[in-house]
Amino acid sequence: MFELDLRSRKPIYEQLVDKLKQLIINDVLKQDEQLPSVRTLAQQLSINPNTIQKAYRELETQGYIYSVKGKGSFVSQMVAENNEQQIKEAKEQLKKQIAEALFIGLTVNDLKEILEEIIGGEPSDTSAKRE
Amino acid sequence: MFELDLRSRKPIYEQLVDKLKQLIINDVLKQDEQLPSVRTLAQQLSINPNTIQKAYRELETQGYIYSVKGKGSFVSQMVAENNEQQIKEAKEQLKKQIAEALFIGLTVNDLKEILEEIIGGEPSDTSAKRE
DNA sequence: TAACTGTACTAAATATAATAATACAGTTAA
DNA sequence: TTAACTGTATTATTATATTTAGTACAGTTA
Repeated sequence: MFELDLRSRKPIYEQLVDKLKQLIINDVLKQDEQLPSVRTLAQQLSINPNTIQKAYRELETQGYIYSVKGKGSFVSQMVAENNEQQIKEAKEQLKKQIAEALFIGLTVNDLKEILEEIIGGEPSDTSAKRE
Repeated sequence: MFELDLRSRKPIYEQLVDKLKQLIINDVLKQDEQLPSVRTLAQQLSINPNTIQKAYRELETQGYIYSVKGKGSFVSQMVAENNEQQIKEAKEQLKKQIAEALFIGLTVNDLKEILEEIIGGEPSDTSAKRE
């Protein structure tokens, strides 16, 4: 499914969270699609099931997946209405990140290109609203 | 100077690195300005000097400050030419971050506003080049 | 010289991450 | 109903990372 860097200073469960997020965001894992069970994935990645569980719990907390005892864990649909706080934080973090990027040498053009690149692949929701 | 969250899961030295970076990026700490000594800052923040040292060493590695034995630690000027790898990584991370932001509910308009807001405050370097 | 600076090092304490083993409850299909 | 799956919880143990503590040394400055 993907690979982990066991020697990274970044904890395994965090790597898992990040990678699974990416798969969900990029629609590789579709809405309501079932994730591998904690035991299966643990075996595939040669790590402990508890570590998978920790990652799944975090993803559930952040609203990316939902789990049903006895059935499995599934990709949930993101509901923007629930996430005012998350959105606020994401904005703040993005500002910092962009400022840092400019500082280390990215040009405004670089930024515009990145934005174009991403928006090009997105359904144009310029008119989208959050109340 | 700033505050730390000693109860955060994020290590203190990482918090220090992030906060000092922000101060440098936002020009609160000017070029060649002297940072507080490791002992002074440690006392101010009620933490161990070694922790400050670790943060300073990291900032030096990343090119944000330079240290001179016997004199002190100072804000360095960022030289984009040295940072091709950093720039590449920053771009990648920015892409992921933006994709995630859109996923959790930010609109393209939100992004454009953020960009405008930051570019507004920046010296317009749209024409800047890296060879 | 005295009082600063950064830097290095070892040791100990603390916190976090990861593993291991087990157990229990809900689901599903044979 | 049973067997084999699911998620979830718990406890204990090990490993790793972080932080503190104490000390030392070399360069700078007034």
